[in-house]
Amino acid sequence: MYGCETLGQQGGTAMRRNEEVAQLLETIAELLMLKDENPYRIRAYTTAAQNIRALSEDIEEIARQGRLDDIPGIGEALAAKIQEYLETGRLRYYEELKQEVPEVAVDLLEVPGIGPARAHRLYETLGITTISELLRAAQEHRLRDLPGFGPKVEERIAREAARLAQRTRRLLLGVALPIAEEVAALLRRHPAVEAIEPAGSLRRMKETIGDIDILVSSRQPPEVSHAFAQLPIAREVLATGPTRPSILTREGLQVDLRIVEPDCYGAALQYFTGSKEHNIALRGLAAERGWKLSEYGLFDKGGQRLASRTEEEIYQALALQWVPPELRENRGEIEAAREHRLPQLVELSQIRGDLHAHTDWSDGHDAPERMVEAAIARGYEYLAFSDHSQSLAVARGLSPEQVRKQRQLVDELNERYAPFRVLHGAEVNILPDGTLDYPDEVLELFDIVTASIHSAFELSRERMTARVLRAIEHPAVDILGHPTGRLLPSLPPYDIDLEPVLKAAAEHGVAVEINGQPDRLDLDDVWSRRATELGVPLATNSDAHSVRQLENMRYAVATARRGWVEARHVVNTRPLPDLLAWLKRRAAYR
DNA sequence: GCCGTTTTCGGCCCGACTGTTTTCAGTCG
Repeated sequence: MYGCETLGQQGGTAMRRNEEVAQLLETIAELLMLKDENPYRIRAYTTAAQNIRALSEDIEEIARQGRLDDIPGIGEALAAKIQEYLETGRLRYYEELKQEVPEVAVDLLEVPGIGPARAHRLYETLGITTISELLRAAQEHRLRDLPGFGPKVEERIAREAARLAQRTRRLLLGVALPIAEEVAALLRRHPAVEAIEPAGSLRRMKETIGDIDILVSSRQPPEVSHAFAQLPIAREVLATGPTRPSILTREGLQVDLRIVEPDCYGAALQYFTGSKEHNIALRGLAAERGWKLSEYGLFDKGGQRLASRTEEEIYQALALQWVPPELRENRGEIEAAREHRLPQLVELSQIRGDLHAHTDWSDGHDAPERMVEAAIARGYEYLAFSDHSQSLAVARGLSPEQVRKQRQLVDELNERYAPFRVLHGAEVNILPDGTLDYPDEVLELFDIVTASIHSAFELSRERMTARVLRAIEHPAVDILGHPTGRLLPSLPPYDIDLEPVLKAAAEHGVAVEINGQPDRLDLDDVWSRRATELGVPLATNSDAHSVRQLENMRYAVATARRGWVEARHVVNTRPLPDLLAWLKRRAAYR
């Protein structure tokens, strides 16, 4: 949580301001939940926050022009509150709310089984505001006599609160997806399974995943459920019902299966893919026509089923383009689908090469030859070696002498594997002052240079931003690598103002990386979208440190897709001659 | 708190499940 005081001092760019306001509104929504306020009022705050996040315009600019209530979901009252906050850095309504409701108590809402009503009762009657207080109260049986509680609820709360104290964080997409795909592949062979697909945030390719949800279409649910429980991957069976069985995998991850009739598979897939916000908006659209949308289908006023077998039918019946799952976040995709202007999202099959891979010359595990052969096997036309630069000792960064030797090897490999092209590159450290980790005469040897930060993460926002801007301006730099340095799920981005960085990249024709390492995904989806708006070339890269990790490209592409990125935005969708022309154009500065 | 060629007031997404209930509130996805 945060206070308005700190928020007000941050200032910063358009997008950052928008994010600030969105977070403030979301916090207010949580406090209103604790007060057990009218749910629709609460939703008004969360939708307003969402819509502000989806803006590509600076909210301060909108406010200055008095157009705040043009933003969907923002009316007179919210416009006034936002105005007050932007002008004064404070919001009195929020401060009053904090007097009434202890802000720490929002943690209670995280406990499964506790919603607005019970959370409100807990702190109002027992003064409970933290999970540990809750756990103690449950263990001492002080909850069971409260209205709306009972022995069962108390027992569940004790269990969940204890679990929450030592819970595993959200899973990385790159961990969850392979497991879900393994389960799906095993079950797909079963004769009773007609269709099977991961759903939920996994299908939307969110960077982290709460639960693994897999949807099955079958006419014989009990048999599928049984087969699921028998899977060798299952360490423990948590639930065995005919429609919602659940297991714990060897890795200790929970996988929930949902089995539905083939007749409503499309409706169920749409429903279980979410996001919640997308679905709410979609149902609103159905409601405008007097129709109803549920996991069983789209129904007209008389209860007649209009669509349910496939997702396409459902979107079509609502006069929408089918929306790719990665876009289903209610960030403008429904409007775009209505106007038939959804983006042509970049696809993995359009990727012609990987511009960021390490070999065993620095901290990679595999020899250059093996990396090349694997890239060829993936159908690529080119691969850049981008081993670390000299100062990164922990990763055995290459000395200028080694760089020259590696150049010779690259030339040999290019003869041997022609027409495949190895690009001799490097991932060059951006030093704290913004200079690069090789002298210019070494930088000139490379076909392609990616500049990244691997040290001095603690610089102030101003110095960090200036550091990266200086690197972008260096004529040798072709790509800015993992631009925020975040590591999921816990290491936040270093303090950098990305807006001017992206603008400078657009100006200098420097590509910005979408790094596909599952714990990076950096740029993220939101900033990738912003980059396309600013005309920044993007590079989806694996940052592979082994043959196997070339597979990370799929996560880079998935993140790009979530950011509305099209093939034309991505330099490594270009055929080799076009890519070389782009690199040459950069080299002309040198 | 928002929104409107059915409405400026009365709606606001939907269904299942659970446990607390004696007809339904609360939570979840």
